Amino acid sequence: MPPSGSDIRRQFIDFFANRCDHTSVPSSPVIPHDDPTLLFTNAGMNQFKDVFLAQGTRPYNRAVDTQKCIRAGGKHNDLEDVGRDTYHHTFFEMLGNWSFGDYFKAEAIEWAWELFTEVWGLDKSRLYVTVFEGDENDGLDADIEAENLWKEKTDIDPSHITRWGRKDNFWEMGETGPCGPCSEIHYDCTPDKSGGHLVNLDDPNVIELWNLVFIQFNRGDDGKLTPLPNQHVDTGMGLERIVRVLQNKTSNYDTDLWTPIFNSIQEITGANAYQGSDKDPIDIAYRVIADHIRCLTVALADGGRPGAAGREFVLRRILRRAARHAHQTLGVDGPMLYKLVPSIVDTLGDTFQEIAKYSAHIAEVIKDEEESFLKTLDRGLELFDKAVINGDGKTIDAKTAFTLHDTFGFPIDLTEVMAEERNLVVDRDGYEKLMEVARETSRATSSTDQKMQLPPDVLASLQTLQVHPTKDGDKYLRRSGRAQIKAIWNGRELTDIANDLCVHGIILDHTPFYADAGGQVGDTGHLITDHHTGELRNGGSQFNVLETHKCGDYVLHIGRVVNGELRCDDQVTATVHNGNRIATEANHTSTHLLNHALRTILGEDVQQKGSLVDHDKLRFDFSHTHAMTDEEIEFVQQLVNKSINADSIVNAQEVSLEKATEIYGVRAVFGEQYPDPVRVVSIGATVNELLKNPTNKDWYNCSVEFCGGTHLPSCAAAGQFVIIHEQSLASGVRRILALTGVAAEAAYEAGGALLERISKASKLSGDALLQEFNALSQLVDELTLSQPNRHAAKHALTLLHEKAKSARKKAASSRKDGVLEQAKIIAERDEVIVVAAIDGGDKETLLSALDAVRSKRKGGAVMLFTAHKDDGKVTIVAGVDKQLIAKGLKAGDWVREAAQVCGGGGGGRPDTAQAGGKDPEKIPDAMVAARQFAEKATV
RNA sequence: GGGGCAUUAGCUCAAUUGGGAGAGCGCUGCCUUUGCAAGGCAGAGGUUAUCGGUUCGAGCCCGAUAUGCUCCA
Repeated sequence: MPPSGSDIRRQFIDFFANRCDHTSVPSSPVIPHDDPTLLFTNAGMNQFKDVFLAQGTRPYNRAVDTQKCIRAGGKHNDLEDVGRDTYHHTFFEMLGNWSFGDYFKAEAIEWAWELFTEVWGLDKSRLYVTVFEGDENDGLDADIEAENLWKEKTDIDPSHITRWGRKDNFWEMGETGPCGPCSEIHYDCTPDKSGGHLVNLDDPNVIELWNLVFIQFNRGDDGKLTPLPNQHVDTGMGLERIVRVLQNKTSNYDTDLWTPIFNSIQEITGANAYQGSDKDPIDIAYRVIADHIRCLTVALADGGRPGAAGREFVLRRILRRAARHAHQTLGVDGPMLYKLVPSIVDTLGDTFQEIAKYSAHIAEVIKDEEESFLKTLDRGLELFDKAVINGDGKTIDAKTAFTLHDTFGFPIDLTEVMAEERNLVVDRDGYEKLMEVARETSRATSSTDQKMQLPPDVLASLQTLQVHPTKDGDKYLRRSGRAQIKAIWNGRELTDIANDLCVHGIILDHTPFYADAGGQVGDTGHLITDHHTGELRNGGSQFNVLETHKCGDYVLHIGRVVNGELRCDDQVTATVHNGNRIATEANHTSTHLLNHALRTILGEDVQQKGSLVDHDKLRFDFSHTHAMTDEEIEFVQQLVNKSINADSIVNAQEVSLEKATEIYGVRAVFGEQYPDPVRVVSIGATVNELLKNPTNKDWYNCSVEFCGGTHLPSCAAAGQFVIIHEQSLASGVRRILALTGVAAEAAYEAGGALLERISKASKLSGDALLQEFNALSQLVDELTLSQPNRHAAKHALTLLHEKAKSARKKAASSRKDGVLEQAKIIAERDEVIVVAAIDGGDKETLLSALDAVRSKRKGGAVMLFTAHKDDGKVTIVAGVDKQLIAKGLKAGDWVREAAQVCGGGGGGRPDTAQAGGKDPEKIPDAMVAARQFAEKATV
């Protein structure tokens, strides 16, 4: 009975902890929270990087661990190899023992050999060792020291020691920094032990098991190596590989680290059992799915999530690759990957308890993401298949690849994998060109605003002209103030005077205007000069400010002169449009309340993704995986309105970034760079209160944000808050549109009134009901209502619809009865060619009447007319039996002939045709013409 | 902010150059069967997302809107 994967992991750690006096330390998370340069933790040394850089220390100098690693999407990317071979993984465990300035080569080599040969009893004749051969450019000799230690300290066959160059046996952390030679132990799995010559050749049968890195140099900025005062040991052994060897398998996937996952896949999908073939699509799917779900589960447990950019996008791609295999290769209909999470908990949950702890959340996130991709997957696959059939047999065209990406969310690498399965390649160049075009148009059209901007050279000349940055501290305080004009920009150049109707930008020495920033629009208002200009008698010159933007450190007041003229150095009174400003502040303050309420109702996954605040609405984008229910929206509205009704105080203060970040529950936009000191806006407690005890968990109940915008002094002025829309913006991102103040009240009242009217309408019947239903259906779409109200109204309307439908049906069926009654009488006529008019028919009933007549008058030709009273139109239908068609009377021709008389046209098949006209008075003439035409044709 | 795609019965989807909106599953009733599984027969169920335009005639063509999905910025 070979040891299990868990046994092997434990034996490794126990060996170093007990036999060699190492401290056993936990794995760091795979999502590196403090290293933005790194996509995922991809090596055991990541968590000790600071020690090697001499920037940090640990309370121990020998450590042993198993590190969770993900290699996908970054510099080390094994994603492309997963599935097609038997030993690459996106997620794997790296077993390692570490010396921080403690033991060095001798102990590392001796212990490695002891563990391999004595504890685990590996066959010595299968073990090969590599050492560094030296490098002239770096002035380094071969690592004779390590080579000799292997010979002295172990009983390895000396012919199994080989020397290799920098690529294989010299380890560097980056361009500069700690580095050193390494020594690797390889294992020959070939049945006849013939693999010695395959070392380092990427052969699946001769694999590297353990890398011992001896960090002894530092590479400086000049590229030169200097010996380190403290020498370190960093070793890494892939758990999956050593388990494969110790369990005597030919593939990592045949070990007990994987078989439970495979069993689970088989159970859930009902697919054929895993056979271990390299090429079989089903076996590839098993490996891809098992690998990817393992990776995702681990990443999600450490706080990762699928998304649109960076490491989040890598996780999304991994999930979509797996989902596509599950759906296409294994034929599973609904989401299924999430059902595999328990099998990951079974295999890894004991070692990494965060996986077990968060398994429910992980499964939910995976299921959501699967469901959203499944919505486009089928149609994307269909498009792909078409491209294969219509293609040239060698490539997938760029347009298809682009559409798959743009419309159906197939990452390009997924399309490439699918192409490769069919021995095709994707026209990647063409795809990139299309992407570039899309990006260009997106960029070009997104700035159609043509905001007036100061070009860099103008900003520079302003500085040389000694125009100081605009002081805008007053924007929070007063809404008007005295100022001096320092510069005037006419869109092309700096001038001294603004006196025409062109749009100008005015720079003042200081200003109460708020410039567009942080999602809050810039102020509007006016500037009025002190002096009388020219022949104007009443007051000073006036300049209306339509927008306010910040350019560099200058605040640009953009607008037009409406009276007189403005000159540089003029003294002006700058007045902000109070109504707009207050309405905007109400919306901004409500945005903070909304942000906070969303977190309270929906949970921690709500992160702000964008925000727009102007005087008539507020818009808030946030991460959330599903649509909010009406109930959730109601709760959020209630919470916000509660703060408004309580008239909570809004307080703002600048605080050092370090202190501000300590406040419990503070909301900051992820990835945003904040200034230091940062402005903290809090609602429900003053900033001073927060700072007295920043870690108090009560602050979670207050809205606390980093924000440079302007706000109400207290909440009551917002009046009321109503959410009018909640919709999807992008995958995993929702958008809320909301109103405050008068607009919110109007929406609220309109909702109540509409619902009442609908409930009254349910008492109506017949035509009145139909009419009211139509009016109400239109109203629901036209009115500005809160989203829950709109939904409630729509729901009530569908119930009303049921009633209206039966009324309409009754009318229709009685009309139809009347028409058929007439048809019966017409059918009694003893004619071969029947031409008749019917009252009160429409196209449907006329066709039924036609059938009725024809069934009685077999072998004949029938044409029926009806006039519509309401719109003054004519409908004609005609049917001709086979015998007469053979004689040359085709229904299509016939009916067209008749319709032309009534001012219309028509057509159809030889046996049945429809036509229409606009001239009911001509029906008698048309009937005559039709009869003549038919008689002539059938002679 | 700018694109792309989708929307037809409760569900999954069809519908030839624009010419009488269908299928499967599900539902209801009846029949067959001792009962079940199942089978047979019949039936109900549609504002083809909404509004407008073109046309004699629109599920289909055009334009807006709504909702959902998706990508770019």
